[in-house]
Amino acid sequence: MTVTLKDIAKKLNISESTVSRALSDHPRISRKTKDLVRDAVKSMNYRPNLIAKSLKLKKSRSIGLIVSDITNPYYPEIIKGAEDIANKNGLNIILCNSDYSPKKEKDYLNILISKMVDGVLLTPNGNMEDLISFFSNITIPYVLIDIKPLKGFDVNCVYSDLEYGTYTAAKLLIKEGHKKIALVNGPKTMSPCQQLEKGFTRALIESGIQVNRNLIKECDLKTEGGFKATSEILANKVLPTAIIYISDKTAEGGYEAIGKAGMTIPDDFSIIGYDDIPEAKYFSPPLTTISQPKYDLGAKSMELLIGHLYDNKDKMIKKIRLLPELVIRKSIKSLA
Amino acid sequence: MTVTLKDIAKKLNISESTVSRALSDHPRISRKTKDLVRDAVKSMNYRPNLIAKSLKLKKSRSIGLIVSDITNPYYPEIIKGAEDIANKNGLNIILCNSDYSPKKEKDYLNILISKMVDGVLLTPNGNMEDLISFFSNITIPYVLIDIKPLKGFDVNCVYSDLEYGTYTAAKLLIKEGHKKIALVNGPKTMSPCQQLEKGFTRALIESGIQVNRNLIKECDLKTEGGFKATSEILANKVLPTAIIYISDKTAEGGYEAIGKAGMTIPDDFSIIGYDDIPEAKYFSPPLTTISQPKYDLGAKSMELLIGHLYDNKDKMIKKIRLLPELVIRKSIKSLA
DNA sequence: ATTATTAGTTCAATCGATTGCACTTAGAAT
DNA sequence: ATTCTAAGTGCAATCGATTGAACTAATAAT
Repeated sequence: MTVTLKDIAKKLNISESTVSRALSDHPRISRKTKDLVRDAVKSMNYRPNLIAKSLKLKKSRSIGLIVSDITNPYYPEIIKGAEDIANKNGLNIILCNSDYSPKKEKDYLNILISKMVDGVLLTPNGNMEDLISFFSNITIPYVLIDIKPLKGFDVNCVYSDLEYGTYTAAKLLIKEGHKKIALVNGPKTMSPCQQLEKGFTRALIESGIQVNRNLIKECDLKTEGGFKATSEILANKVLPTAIIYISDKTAEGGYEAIGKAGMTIPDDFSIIGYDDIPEAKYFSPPLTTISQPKYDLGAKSMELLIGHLYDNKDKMIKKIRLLPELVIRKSIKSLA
Repeated sequence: MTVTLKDIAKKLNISESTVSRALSDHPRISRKTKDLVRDAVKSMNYRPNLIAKSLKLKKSRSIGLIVSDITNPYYPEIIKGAEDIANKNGLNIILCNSDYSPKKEKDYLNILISKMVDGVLLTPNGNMEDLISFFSNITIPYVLIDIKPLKGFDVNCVYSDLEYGTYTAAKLLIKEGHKKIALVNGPKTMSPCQQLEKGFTRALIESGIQVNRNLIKECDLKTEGGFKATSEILANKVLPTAIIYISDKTAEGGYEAIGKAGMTIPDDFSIIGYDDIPEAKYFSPPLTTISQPKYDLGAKSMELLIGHLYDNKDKMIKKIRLLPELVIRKSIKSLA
């Protein structure tokens, strides 16, 4: 049925090993034999069996990629970045969707290992300690994507510096003359949210502006959360002139609350979101927001992994920091 | 390093074959032995090597999925649908991005075959004859996604009935009292565009409305194309009261052209798009559009493939038709 | 007591490719 | 003529799991 090395060897009356060596351009095989083999490969429509090769070499040239939710517009760009780099290096990606479930994440990890992937890229969910201890029981190179590395854990990771995002956002607003700036953050128990607040307050303090705790609200991460938090802010005696949101989704809620209160953006409030979801530019007015370096998160993490796998570079644990970028649209106004 | 069947056999002083059979719950292995094996598997942290298994069984339980562009919001839902079904059946997906290139498509196909995938799902690009002849040289089950099947080719496919989309869209407009309806279509050389027009004219004719060729425009598939075609329509002596677009992107161009001409939606024109991209609901006014059954395209095609692969169902070529669905928002007005 | 039966297990070949080592042959060196 | 060298190729083991056929031992049937 399928053509194997053996068939070619038989046809040319040489041994399998010679065919194999001819195909990998071994120096001890004569030009003539190599040509014969090449021709036979073509005419017989031979395709190497990479499964057999993987078994023998203990390298599959496949990389596992586990993402939390492919339908979240956040991830496809990451996948694309990883895929492009993999492709350039002759690697394939086995894609898995963890649905944010740490259990599914581990299940997939087990399968991937059984399928002999050479390494794994992963956007982690749930408890980091669990994950790291899971990895400590197996020996497979891995890189974590998009998490602020926990202190004390030596893991390869590529992350977006969330703090930097809110820092530059606040800085921009200050430059434009804003002094009363509010932050709509997520639950403070979440480590990323702590980062966000840190960047925010650092910018204020650096500019000599006092941090007003009344202007920092927690909310849950959906649109309604943003609506509620914003309504609370609007009920304050002193109103801010600008609001930074933890995500574009919550900013959307902010738009609604402000509209409902009969005020307008950016005249009454300047707004900055986070994420740059595709819809953001269709908000009315189009939302100024902090864009995550999604493509690079995927691309750089794959590069890091490949470096550890196949290259002879130093294999030190690396934590790669990427920077979010401000995308300026129409939702902020200069007071200067 | 890694634990194999052999290691377990050695430890328990039984043969590899017994271990293997115990693991697959073979009836001729005693309860006692099975228990011993299970315990050893746990304590030794054994993971089956699926690569070796694949080689022996000539079944990898991996499915290749080649999509045109993962960053196009059209595809992630398809992938998700396919992934969910695969997951339910203990299958993994090897994801490839063809970048709309028929060459890359074929390259990936070759690699996937070499990696012994059990079957392939594919959103085809370029010439169908080429693709089908490529497949005729290899023997791997495959299902095509999202293409109106060419007559004369016997291929498994799951497609969205484009014609039905424009048909229902036109029907709706007619029901709402519209009689002069324009269609902004893509290049008529493309088979999908022919389908679209067919559904459109069928709806009109069925309702006794004469088809006015001046109200059918071709454009290229980007926003600017929609802008240009709409401008042409607006230059007509008799203006339509409604316009159907081949895609939301081109409808976006229509919004711009109409706005520039000082007219409004839906008061001057009722608009229907096609695709339901995430942005559509943020258009102003939110766009009524024809939504593709994306998740089902992925899910059904995976089901079809699996049926052909592992089940003992009949293996007749099947063409599965899915129906797009109207998502009604604010861009149409009733004249009745 | 002898043979048949069956449960439980082992043997050995196999999937397709790779690779260290051994071998052959031809020409070069002595 | 004999030995040495090197080019070119083949042998056979190996990666880890599966499976038909054969084998052993214990029990049942005659």
